[in-house]
Amino acid sequence: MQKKWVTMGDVARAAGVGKITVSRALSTPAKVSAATREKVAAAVAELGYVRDDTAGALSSQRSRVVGAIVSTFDQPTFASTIRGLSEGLAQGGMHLLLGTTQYEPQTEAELVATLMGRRPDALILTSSEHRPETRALLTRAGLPVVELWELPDAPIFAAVGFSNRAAARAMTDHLVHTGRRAIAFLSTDRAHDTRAHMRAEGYAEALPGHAPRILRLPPRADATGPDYGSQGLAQIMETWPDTDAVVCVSDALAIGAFCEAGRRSLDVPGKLAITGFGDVPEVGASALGLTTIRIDGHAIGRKAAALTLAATSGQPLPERRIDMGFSLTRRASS
Amino acid sequence: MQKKWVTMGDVARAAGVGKITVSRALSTPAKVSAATREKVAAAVAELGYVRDDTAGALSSQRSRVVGAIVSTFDQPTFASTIRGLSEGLAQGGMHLLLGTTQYEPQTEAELVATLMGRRPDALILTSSEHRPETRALLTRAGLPVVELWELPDAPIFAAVGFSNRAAARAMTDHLVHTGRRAIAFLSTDRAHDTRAHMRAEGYAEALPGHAPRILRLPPRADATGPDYGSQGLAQIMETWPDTDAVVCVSDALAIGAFCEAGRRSLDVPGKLAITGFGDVPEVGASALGLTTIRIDGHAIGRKAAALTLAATSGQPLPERRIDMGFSLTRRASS
DNA sequence: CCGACTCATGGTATCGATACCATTCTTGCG
DNA sequence: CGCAAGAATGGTATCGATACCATGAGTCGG
Repeated sequence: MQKKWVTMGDVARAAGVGKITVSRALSTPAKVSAATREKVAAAVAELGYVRDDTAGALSSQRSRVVGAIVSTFDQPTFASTIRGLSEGLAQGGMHLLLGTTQYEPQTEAELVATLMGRRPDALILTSSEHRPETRALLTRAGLPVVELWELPDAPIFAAVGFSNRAAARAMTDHLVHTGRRAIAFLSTDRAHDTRAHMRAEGYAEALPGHAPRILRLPPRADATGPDYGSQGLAQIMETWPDTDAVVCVSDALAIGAFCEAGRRSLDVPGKLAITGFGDVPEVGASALGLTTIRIDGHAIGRKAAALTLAATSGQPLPERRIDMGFSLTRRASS
Repeated sequence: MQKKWVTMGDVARAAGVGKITVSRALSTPAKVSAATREKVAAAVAELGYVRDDTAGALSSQRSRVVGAIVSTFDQPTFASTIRGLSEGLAQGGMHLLLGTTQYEPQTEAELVATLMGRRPDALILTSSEHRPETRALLTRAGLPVVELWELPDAPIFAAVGFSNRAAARAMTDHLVHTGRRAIAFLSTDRAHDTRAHMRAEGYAEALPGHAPRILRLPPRADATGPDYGSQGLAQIMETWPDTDAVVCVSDALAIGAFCEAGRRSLDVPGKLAITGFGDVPEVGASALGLTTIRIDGHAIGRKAAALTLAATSGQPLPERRIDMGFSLTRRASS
């Protein structure tokens, strides 16, 4: 193989010093005299040298890489979490290695395995349901693992999120208190979307004594959030014609439901209240006047990054379950 | 340092073979007899072994990592591009290392340098404006570099995108042909957002002989897309009261403008047409009836992944500038 | 003036894998 | 039966950095 990259040895020769001195000049400049520091800097600039951090990771046993596994990119809220993570980790000199599971535990298991192959210093998971073999792999490695967007009772290592159950419950309570009598819940039906399941439970808890009206639509490859919302509302009004409120599991579904209500000339909020979940500014929830649960995805990402940096630098963590809360934003749709 | 990870040597000992045989059993199973293959598999399972791919990268000089640098996560369309990339690369056994520049060339330069430190097999950039030192670093390394979302005349290596200029021009033409006389253009004012600049140029080209009405709002830390849209429309109607159409540089701005129009009781599309750019289903442009330019961000990501896989496996590329096109979706707002 | 100490620097082993070459053992064919 | 070809396996050097220990020069206090 022909020589492709400039190495530390090349720089050392050009600067007339030992390569270990080059290493120090780059990592811990304080330990090197000003004169050599400058010689090294000149050689680096002249040769266009970029240190090979993977080799450094091998010998120092610290990769400065964090693996992140998210369920999906389709919910735009996750994008802001990734952004927060990426920003926060960059400040600590760490990089983000990314993968998506599409809510498949099998995919998650494979991704965890391939990401571990890169020897990350920590892992971030947006899910708290894991296969036994995944858990085994994670605990065996002894890595800091931060679970996001949920608050499991016993996190593997730490968790940053909020109670999906409490949030859905709060939303349903709000509808009950504003006089709604026949409240339905609309969701996509992914077996391993625990966040959606917790929200459905929160909804049901707020309606003791009532028969819950839960519609779960099977996922289709060609459908996007709003498609499920439209189709779902149609199906709900057919099954339970007296429904006067629909709690949607996400803003995307609520947006679709909103459109369908328009097509059916159902007055919102007069005849029907519609609520969402997420509230990312860029997504038109506010423009449409959608009542929704606001989650600060960016803050979750930043907090997770801070936790990760603390854990990898050996600091003790004050807390393992960090509740970032949620807030109910009431707008015109309820 | 205490021993943390199981190594290939441990597996070899447990299986009673040489470690090179373990390597072959995992990478090229065909070169190993069925009996040893099973012994190795058993040892791997028993010890919970995960191969260290960074060490492998060091000796094979192929990291199977692709670095991606995006301008921002705030435009949800980028999220779908990242999704396409991540999916496509995963199929080729490659991983995605991510960073964001926030439209700062300085940040881009730093990110390119730190990402190169991880010795990626390729780089993906969502921008085609680069600092001279960044270009030098990139060409010196001889890496495949794929630029996304634009179509520069001379890509560093390859580009997958569409003509922002042609798209904005098509939108403006549409407005002219539907009888609009006083068309304004609304954008945020980021010096290095070349996509926005190209769109402004396309807009101006479609109005020969007219004085273009371009409003650029300075970016603020606390503002999101819709905020600029609202504020921008207010300012436009004040500066040019007879404006009867606004071409917004993104859907997020259009959504904000839409709200502001409602607050001012400006009839859309009667008195004022509003158009956007992007059209991600989850964002609700369709629900609001927004006329917009549809870009298939996911397809751009997939295509870029395919190109990257081809380039890293040494295949010749049939094309270096791939135009993924755009389509104008007319809805109620124009 | 000398021992103890700090500061700057270098040498060598090591991290965990793969590349390359060598070796052994089969197998087929003249 | 003998030899060449090929399959399976192993040994050793190597990738490019850092860790650890050693060394030599200069400084300070007794």
